[in-house]
Amino acid sequence: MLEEALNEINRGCAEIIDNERIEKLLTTYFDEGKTYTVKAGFDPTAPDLHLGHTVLLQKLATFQKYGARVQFLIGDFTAAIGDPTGKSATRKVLSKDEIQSNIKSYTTQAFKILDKDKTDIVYNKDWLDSLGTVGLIELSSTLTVARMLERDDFSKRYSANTPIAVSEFLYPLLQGYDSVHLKSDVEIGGTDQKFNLLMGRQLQKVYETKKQQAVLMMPILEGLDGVQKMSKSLNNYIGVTDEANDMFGKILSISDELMWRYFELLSTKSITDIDLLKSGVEDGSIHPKKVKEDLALEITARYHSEEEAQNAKAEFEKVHAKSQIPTDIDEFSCDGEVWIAKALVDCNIEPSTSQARRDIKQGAVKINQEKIQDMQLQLKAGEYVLQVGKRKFAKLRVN
RNA sequence: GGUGAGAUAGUCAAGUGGCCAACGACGGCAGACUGUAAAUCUGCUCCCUAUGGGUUCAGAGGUUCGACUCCUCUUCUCACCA
Repeated sequence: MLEEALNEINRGCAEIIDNERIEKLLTTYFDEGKTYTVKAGFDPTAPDLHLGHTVLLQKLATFQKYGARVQFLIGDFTAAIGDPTGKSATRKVLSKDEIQSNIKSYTTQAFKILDKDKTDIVYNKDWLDSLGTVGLIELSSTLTVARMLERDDFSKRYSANTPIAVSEFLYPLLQGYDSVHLKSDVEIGGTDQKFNLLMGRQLQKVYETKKQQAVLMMPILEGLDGVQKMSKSLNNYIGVTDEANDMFGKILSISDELMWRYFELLSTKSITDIDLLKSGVEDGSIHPKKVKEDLALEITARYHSEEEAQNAKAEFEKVHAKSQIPTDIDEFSCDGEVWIAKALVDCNIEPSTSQARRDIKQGAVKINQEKIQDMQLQLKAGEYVLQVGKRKFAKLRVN
């Protein structure tokens, strides 16, 4: 039992610091039924979860299975500073209401994966607000600038002459202080969080919490492009609230190479099963597309239902293999004759009439499955199915 | 506080008075080929019913027939010195 638990927890991890601590925690849980705490921090600025986040959540769920209480930390205080990613030096400040509604949708999504009864939602504003200037200075005196600059993205930005705000130094410190306050036993996060996660250990030592948290890092899930991490701002994500059709389609559009990565981090299939598939593809006995479809089915079913996943698959076949028109497409209507370019913009499948013209010129625009060339075309009364490229559809009724 | 350098489209980055809606790279979109994969090839990539017009090169003024390019001020960044 203990061994099984340890294997499950180790599965897919990028790095574990202080694995002995985890072993001890699990041992006492199995021997004495004593629970322990696992902390994970979440940023309330992005209310929509995508599959990248679920890598962490699934790991937390595993911990819950083996006696952990999850400290689901909402970084409502630290969000105001912004984690130094270098991308968004200035963050827009969210209003209380925005944060509240973000958190709400965040947690409802998270509880699709996590056990609600074994989760404590905590807000770091609750203790960081009262830290005060003195506390903050005390906190910041525990670390040197040189040490701070060891953090990879700081040193990169520093040598690349991109600005670093002093406030950004505070982010890791405050995140670490969260661990001091919560007396966390384990903290998990992405590999990109390594510095911040270790800060928790460091500060727990300085503040003499007696015990230092174990740190478990999950790899960052690549987005659809297979290169950059999955994120909403890069628009390469699969959201857990995505429609079944979208979800299925997006998974099928990833590269074969990336598919294995998704298997490793998102599938519930065992490692041996995955290896079997892999060798099957290598010796040509299994078509890679079939394997990818199975992955897409599994994931789509998890966030929707088996039935919806099957429907999505059928729909996909229909649209792409047989190049028919999808079942559900957005409908629009307008009065009088419409110029085709304008119509495409109005139906939200082209950003501007200039772009629409270019696409028409290139033969990317179809009306009722027929390619069109005439960019002066006027649509008379009737119903049309407009299409741009392979995946943008709209139905337009001209009155 | 002082001195110097810099700010150009989604990103990086050329352009130092007209040939500039602005080289190039990446990204993105589309076409061909496919398995809506990868790789490859091709075209496009500010807006506008367009062989034309409009608005752009941090912001505000100015010089000039004409400014991304020159001058002044402002904002922001970086480096060195303190």
